[in-house]
Amino acid sequence: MKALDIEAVQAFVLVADLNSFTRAAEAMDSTQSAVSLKIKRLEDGLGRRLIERTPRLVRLSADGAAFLEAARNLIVAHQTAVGSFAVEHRRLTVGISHHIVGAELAGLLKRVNSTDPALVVELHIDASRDVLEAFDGGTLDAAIVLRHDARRRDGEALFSEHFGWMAAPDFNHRPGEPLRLATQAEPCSVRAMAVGALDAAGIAWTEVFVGGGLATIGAAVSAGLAIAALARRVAPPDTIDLGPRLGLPRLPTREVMLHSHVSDARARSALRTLGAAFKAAA
Amino acid sequence: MKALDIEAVQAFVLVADLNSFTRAAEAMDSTQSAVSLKIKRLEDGLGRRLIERTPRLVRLSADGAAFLEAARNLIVAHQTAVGSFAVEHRRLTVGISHHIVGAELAGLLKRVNSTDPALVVELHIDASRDVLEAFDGGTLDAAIVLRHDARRRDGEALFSEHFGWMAAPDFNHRPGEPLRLATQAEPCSVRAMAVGALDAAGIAWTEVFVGGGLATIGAAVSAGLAIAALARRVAPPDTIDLGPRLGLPRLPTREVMLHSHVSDARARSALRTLGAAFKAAA
DNA sequence: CTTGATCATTGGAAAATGATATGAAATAAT
DNA sequence: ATTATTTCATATCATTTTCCAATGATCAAG
Repeated sequence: MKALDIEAVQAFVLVADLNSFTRAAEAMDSTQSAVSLKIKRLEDGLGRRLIERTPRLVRLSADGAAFLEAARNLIVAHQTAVGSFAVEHRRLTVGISHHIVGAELAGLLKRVNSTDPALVVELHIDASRDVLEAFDGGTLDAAIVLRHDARRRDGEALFSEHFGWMAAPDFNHRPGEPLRLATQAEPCSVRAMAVGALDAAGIAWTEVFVGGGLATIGAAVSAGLAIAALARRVAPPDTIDLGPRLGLPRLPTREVMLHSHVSDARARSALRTLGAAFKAAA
Repeated sequence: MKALDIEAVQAFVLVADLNSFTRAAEAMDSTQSAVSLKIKRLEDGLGRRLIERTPRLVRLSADGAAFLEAARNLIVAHQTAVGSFAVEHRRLTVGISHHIVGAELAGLLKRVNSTDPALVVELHIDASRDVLEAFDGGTLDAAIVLRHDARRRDGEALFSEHFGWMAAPDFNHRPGEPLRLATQAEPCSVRAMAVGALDAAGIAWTEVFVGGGLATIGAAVSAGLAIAALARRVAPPDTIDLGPRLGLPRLPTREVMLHSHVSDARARSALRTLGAAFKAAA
């Protein structure tokens, strides 16, 4: 009976979570082929197929689902063992722009935590600009924000965020009246983008709701109170993009950037996991 | 941060338990040099010395002791993961001659169990002859007994058992009177060996205690009631070998043999662990 | 002083590993 | 339809890792 390869088990758990070999490879700072081989060897060693996969679909097999819990426990035990000599808990301070944080955040955090239980992740949700300021000021180890300034060269693009004019399906806009808008409080780059687009198109608007975070704006939009420029990914599920129907200007697609000046290998690995998880959720 | 090698961690735990690289190697069906290298790599990876070792002494360092618990947990998690698909619990039925079972048995069993939690070990303690009969009859998967018949070619010698005429230090033998003997019930090869040696030397004897297992004989001997031919390894600590002082015949040294017809790899591994643990305790 | 037991080390052979490039399959876009 | 794209599988080959066998070193016991 051969011993399991911890990295292979880690790869399996990541693939199960991310439903993608490629993402799992990114999270492990490895390559897709390596992950593919590792999983294959793991399966051969166990004599079971753990993951059903085609280029289009990746999902657990029944055996894989049965193995997953033990696999997670093994990874936790491994991380604990590795962390036996960590005198103090490492801390990773990450700022995230509130435009891109949706309901999936809890799951992502849990995932990062299970990858490295000894690492404390401290999250700050704030406006893009404040997050970037704190990052440049050294308060934050990493920042995940919308690309703000095309000239800025640092950072890595995680994925593209698509914005829409999200509103309840029965949102009623009477032509002639100014568009009833829900926005985040200033300073907010998405707000600037939205009103800029409206002004350029010569469309009148009025702010009827200034929210304090995504949840409040989402509630206002869901309730049919207003329309808002939101990332589709994080908009409430009972809203739709009314932009085309109302003849509103197209909102640009913007990239989500990961900035970091993390030196520690473990923190870097956790960041990779977070980034990959974001991508998979997108 | 590199992933730990499960086999290396297993080697570490075994070395910690057996206080010997060589024994640990036997238990893993590996070589001493492989264990030495694995431990070295493990230490390099963790950046700590886990085991203080000289050719004369093997013991945990402070860091090693701190790491041990996490290491054990990791091994258990690993075995659980590996055993995820074991439909039924494997069972290993072992017979052990009661001459060679001392107080250390509980510890040995625990050790075997932690090496493979999914394996049920069923122990039968009985007279050598009965154990061997059951083994030959197929009732037992393995048998650990004193070498009984030099012609028998199967089995592996674990170590040599040294017998002595064990008695309480104040045991009083009046010359002229027959030697007061405590023995196991028939059939018992050690009893046969003892009375055979006495008869050959022309020493009169009488059975004053016929025990049912080592514990009862040990108690009789400890109490000064009688003298008994016992393996030194398992004799009560408050007894000594009175053979030389009383001019009794030397008892032969006999090898402890491990017989098995186990095909299953996991059961075989558990047997190796048990054998190595016996050796280390000897 | 020799012997025996034990752990460390070395040198070369074997095995495992993984990155690159390519293939295959399935879908989406034109 | 055809092309492009995405994604997982695989072949090749170079690198790294691992292990065994032999030897060395150390120390205690006879």
